[in-house]
Amino acid sequence: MAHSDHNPSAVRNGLLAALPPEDLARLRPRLQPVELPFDKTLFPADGAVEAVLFPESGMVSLLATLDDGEQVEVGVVGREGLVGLPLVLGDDRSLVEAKVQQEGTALRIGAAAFRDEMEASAALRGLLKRYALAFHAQVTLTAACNTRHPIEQRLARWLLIAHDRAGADEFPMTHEFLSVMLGVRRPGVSLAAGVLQKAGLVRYARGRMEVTDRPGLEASSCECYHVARREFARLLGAGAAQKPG
Amino acid sequence: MAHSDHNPSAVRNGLLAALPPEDLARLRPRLQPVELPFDKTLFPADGAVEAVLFPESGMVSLLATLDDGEQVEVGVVGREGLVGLPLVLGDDRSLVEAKVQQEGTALRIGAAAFRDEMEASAALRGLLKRYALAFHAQVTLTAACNTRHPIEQRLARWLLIAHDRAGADEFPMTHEFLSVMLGVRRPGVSLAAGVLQKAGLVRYARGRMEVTDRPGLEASSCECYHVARREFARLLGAGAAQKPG
DNA sequence: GGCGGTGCGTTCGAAATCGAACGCGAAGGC
DNA sequence: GCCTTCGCGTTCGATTTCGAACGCACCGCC
Repeated sequence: MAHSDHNPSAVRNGLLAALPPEDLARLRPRLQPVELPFDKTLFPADGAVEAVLFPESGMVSLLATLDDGEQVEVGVVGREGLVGLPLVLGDDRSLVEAKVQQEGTALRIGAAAFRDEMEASAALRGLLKRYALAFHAQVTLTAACNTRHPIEQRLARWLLIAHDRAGADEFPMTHEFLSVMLGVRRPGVSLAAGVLQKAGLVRYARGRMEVTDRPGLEASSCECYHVARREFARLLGAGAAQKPG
Repeated sequence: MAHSDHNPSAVRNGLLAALPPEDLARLRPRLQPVELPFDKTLFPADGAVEAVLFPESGMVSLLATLDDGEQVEVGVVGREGLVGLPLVLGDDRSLVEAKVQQEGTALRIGAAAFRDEMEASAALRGLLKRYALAFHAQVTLTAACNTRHPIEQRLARWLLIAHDRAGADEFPMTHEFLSVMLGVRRPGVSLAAGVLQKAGLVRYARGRMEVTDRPGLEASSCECYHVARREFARLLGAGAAQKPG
């Protein structure tokens, strides 16, 4: 990614980068660059999905809303994927909310145009079906992980995921956000984060998190992180699998 | 379903029933009836998926295996769906294990033949993409549900799901199995099940569970059951959505 | 330079769940 | 009819997590 920063026309989204040149060339004119401002809701829970977004940077969370109004993170999308999976699978509504957790940019294509492109390109269809499967695997692992793994391991996992998306060792991340992502109380995060910090794996202050020992953090995480990453690599190729978490 | 029992040629699988007659007619000769014996592993975790199964009765669990070897239920398939989602999305391996939890029968089609049929039928492709989305929603809800809901509500939810698949008020179901499905200890199930029994909602003994107050059980369940069911109905139509849970 | 909001450390009692064990009774095999 | 196995009730202490609260330090704002 380092050299692509100097070339504004380079493809920074992993899925787009995995497309054959001719398919990408056809798709490209219909993609519009958009900002992903922090905390923006891209589409609400139970709402319409009007476009597909291919993030080039930043991080988007998918949040399920429960009966009591509480939200739980069920998946994450960065530049390895896309936001708007229902459109890939022939629907135009989403059960979950999509919300920007790290600011960034994305390439946007409206629902109708996207449908056209899906019909026109077998490569696009094949790629996005595999992405749907990889994302499904991520959610599946999250379901198991949330059930069986203690807070500290899950925290390490999400920090790795966020670290991958951030493109830097330091990135904005409050305990409050992490508590929603993990589906636990905020003090639970503070406790677990304190352990990781004392172990020298991370450092944090006032909404900024810094990963200081990535290998150590990986060792502290449950295997769910690595399994999901391996699955992405298998399905989308080593090239497309840009640290999916 | 009552009258179709008398007609062996009737379509009892919800997905197949939702196909246009001509698409079903083409698919049908390639479907072979198979048994789903209790406890059989249809495909192992991390193993190859050699066929798609359309259950006509019974219940199949999808289980994620964690690092410690423990398994957690992440999804369920009955006659409303299919087993072998990776083949629908262009892959031939599965991260999760598929295991029969209630015996039954299914219609089977090999991977290669299934691929042919997918290419030949736009209706089949559209239907199964929507099923993939509905199943994805089920797993998503399970992830949130496992994180935030207490055992008793989750137990009620799984009993409703099992009740739907069983086609009878009484069906085989041990606490041991339920503990795996919920990802909790077995005594936790015994405790929660005892509460439901004392409340007059269920009755059980030696591996047989009987639902005695379905509306009461629905009231005791978290909303995840109803949300998933609604999502199935929305995506697959009221006809196809045969009590998906 | 005061002031309010935010992010975080910390505490506490209560509740849920764990993890392991023991016993009992019914079902099924011999 | 005996015996093993299985399914379940139950107990116990330990651990985790909850849920709510308080206080403090830092930042941005005026």
